[in-house]
This record gives sequence, structure tokens and C-alpha cells, in this order.
Amino acid sequence: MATHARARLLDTAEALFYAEGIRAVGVERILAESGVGRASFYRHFTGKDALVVAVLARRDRAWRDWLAERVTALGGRPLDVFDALAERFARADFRGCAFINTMVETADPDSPAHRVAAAHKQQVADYVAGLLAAEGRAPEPAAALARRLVLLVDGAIVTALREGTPAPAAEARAIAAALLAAEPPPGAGPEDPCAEPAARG
Amino acid sequence: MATHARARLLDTAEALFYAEGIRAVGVERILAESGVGRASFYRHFTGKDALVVAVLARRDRAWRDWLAERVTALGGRPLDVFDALAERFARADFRGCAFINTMVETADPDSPAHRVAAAHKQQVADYVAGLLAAEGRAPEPAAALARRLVLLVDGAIVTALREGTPAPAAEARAIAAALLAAEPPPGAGPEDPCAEPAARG
DNA sequence: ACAAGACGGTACCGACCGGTACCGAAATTC
DNA sequence: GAATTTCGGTACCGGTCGGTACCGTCTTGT
Repeated sequence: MATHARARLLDTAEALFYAEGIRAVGVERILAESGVGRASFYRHFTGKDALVVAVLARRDRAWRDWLAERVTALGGRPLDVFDALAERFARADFRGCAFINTMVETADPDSPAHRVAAAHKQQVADYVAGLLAAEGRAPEPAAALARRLVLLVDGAIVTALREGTPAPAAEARAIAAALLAAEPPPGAGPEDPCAEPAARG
Repeated sequence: MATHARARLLDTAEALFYAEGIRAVGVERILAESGVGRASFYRHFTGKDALVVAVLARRDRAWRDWLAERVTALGGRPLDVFDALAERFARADFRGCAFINTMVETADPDSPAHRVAAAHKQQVADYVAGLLAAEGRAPEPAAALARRLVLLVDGAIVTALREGTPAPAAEARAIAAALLAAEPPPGAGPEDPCAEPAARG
């Protein structure tokens, strides 16, 4: 039998929380759909709040690993982030960003869940800044640009959630391309900074 | 005494829903803080869901009226939308966009609350498209640009919610300025399209 | 002055919430 | 093979959920 109860709880809770919301899913539901006994749940977690934090922490790692894997597979350029997003948006079970959703549902900014969600976005921004630095940009403008790219990412996610189509990823990518072209990295050739960004592929 | 019970219910519910979330606030709370009797509530609304829809519909009108008022006061240009946003972000009770929050909390896309929230964003996009058309842009590119500006608005809102500062409004404004400069309206003078947008004031 | 209606207050309903305690069965460990 | 641990199942707790029914009161229109 082993100690797979904890893993099943995390899997079931993550799916239900993401699909229907944290407050909308009770412990009862999670126990029924995971097949875990009530006592076992409270042996592994002090309560529902701890489960939420554990789910978010695991998803944070998994999501950033997935993003890095997809971006490197697509070419490792900053704009590839938006192509990775498009894949995510096209999934039938897409329901926005779990961390944005958590911050919306958890009003208290001091809540552990809220903190985990906020930290996630910061780490994504750091990753994007790394992609920009790899293009030859200096650290400070890279960090500032990364902030703006993450703003575009969040805007695309919210728009995709509202419209139910992956199109916003391409729109955000186009905006990001214009943004990056306006501030080319120092090592870039003597090309016209007003030129349209090269076709991707 | 008059028939102010309905208005008090809407006021209290709007404040509580926005501050703490729809699911987080029970009818009990709304009755206690509004001073309205339980029976009176169910005389005015068929249930909590109807109250939610009524609150959103009223807020939709009020929010768009507020935006139009602020934008015209600031100059009536498309970029003024972001300066209006900055005022909103600076408020101590700012907790994101009530309609985004509703869509996040209400997972079902067919829910009336979800529909109202989605319709709100579309009407904001139409308003922004009108601002762009007033600058001399053709309808089709104006609508496409408006979509992207609303994406920036949503990104700024989510970022402001996460960081708790009004700074994202200025960042989104800068991105929007680059976006508009890249596609100047046909009537614009022979100025260099690569030039920095003129200082606002 | 009087009737009609909107009002606030309360008791109550079944259902579900998160959480605790206890049980017997199964797997692991020694 | 026996002890320990983890497991699933269940009964139960107080509290709150959304919703209904009924009460007396107070205002308003006439």
C-alpha cells in the first residue's frame, strides 16, 4: 500500500482546486475523489490550508520546470515564453494561472497561500530576466524588461481565460516583440531598430 | 424608511464581494452589515446568485462611467486610460478587477456572473476602440489595437494586485505608448515613428 | 384615520463546512 | 511471527451555509 496517500491527495487537490477554485472544493470532495480516508488526510496535513500551500509549492516547481523545458526546446529566446504559453492556453482544462487565481481567492495578502503565489511570479520574472541576459542585455535593463514581459504574460493569461482561446498568447508575443525591438541588446547588429521583428520559426 | 433596503444590500454586497471574494462572503454577513432583515433580502432578490449579478451589472455601469469621466478629464487620449488606472491602483482598498475576480471565482463559463464579467471587458474594449477611432484610426486596426490595450490593462491590474503598488499602470502605459507609436494613425504628421512619445501632461 | 406594503428580527430547516476521535484491516519492519 | 505503522471507513462535533416561514412594527399613500 505504501505511503501514496499524500501523493494522491496532492494530485486530486491540485486538479480540483485548479478546475473549480480553492474555496469551492471541500475536504470532503478531495477525500472522496482521492479515496483517502479522513484520518489519513489529517495525518499528512495539519488542515486544508496546509494542503493548499503544499499543492501550490509543488505546482510552482512543476510549472517553472515545464516552462524552462518548453522554452529551451523552442529555442531559448525570451519570445519563446509566449509560444509555450500558447500551448498551455490550448489545453481543454486551461483555467488561467493557478497562482493568480489563488491571490484572487485569498484576499489576505499575508496568507501563506498568497505569499507562495506572489513568490512564484517573482521567480518567473527572474527566469525571464535570465533569458534576456543570455541575449547579451545588461542585468538592470534585463530585470526591468522582464517585469514588463511578465505583465504581458499575466495579461495574456487573463485574456485567454476570459475568451477561451489561445489567441492572446500570440497577441502578447507581438507586443513583446515590439518592446524588445525598441530596446535591442547591445551586441545586436547595426540593423534598423524600427524594423519589424524577424518572422519566427 | 422608504425602499432603501435594496440599495443598502447592493452597496454592502459590492464592498464585501470586492474586498473578500464572492464565495467568502455569506448572506449572513451581508445582512448583518447592511442591517437588512433576512426576509427583506429574499423579497428583493431570488437568492445570492441574483444579488451577485445585480452587483456586477451596477458596478459595470459605474466603472465604465468612471473610466470615461476620468479619461475625458485627462485629455481623452487612449493612453489616458492607464493614468486613470493608476488612480485606481493607488486606492487602499484596491483588490484587482471585480470582473476578473468573478471569472476566477466562478469557474463555470456559462454562469450568469461569468457572462456579465466577460461582457464588461468587451464593452471596455469597445470604448477604447472608440478612443482610438477618435484619433483618426480606421475601425479595424482600432479594434485590434483596443484588444491589445485591454490585454495591457488586465496585465497591469493583475500585476498591481500582486505587488500592491500603482507602478504597473505606468509600465503598461509605456508599453502601450510603444505599441501606438509603432502604428501611428494615418492623420499623424510626418514625425519620426521611432521617436519617443511626447511627455504627457 | 386607515389600509397596504415594506421593513427588521427571529426561529427554523437540511446540507455542508473543516476538524477530531476511534476503529479494524493491511502492509511494513524487526 | 509479532509489533509498529499506515491505511480506509465511519461516527461525530460545533459552526456556517443558503433559504423559508412567520412575526410584529413602522412608514407611506390615500
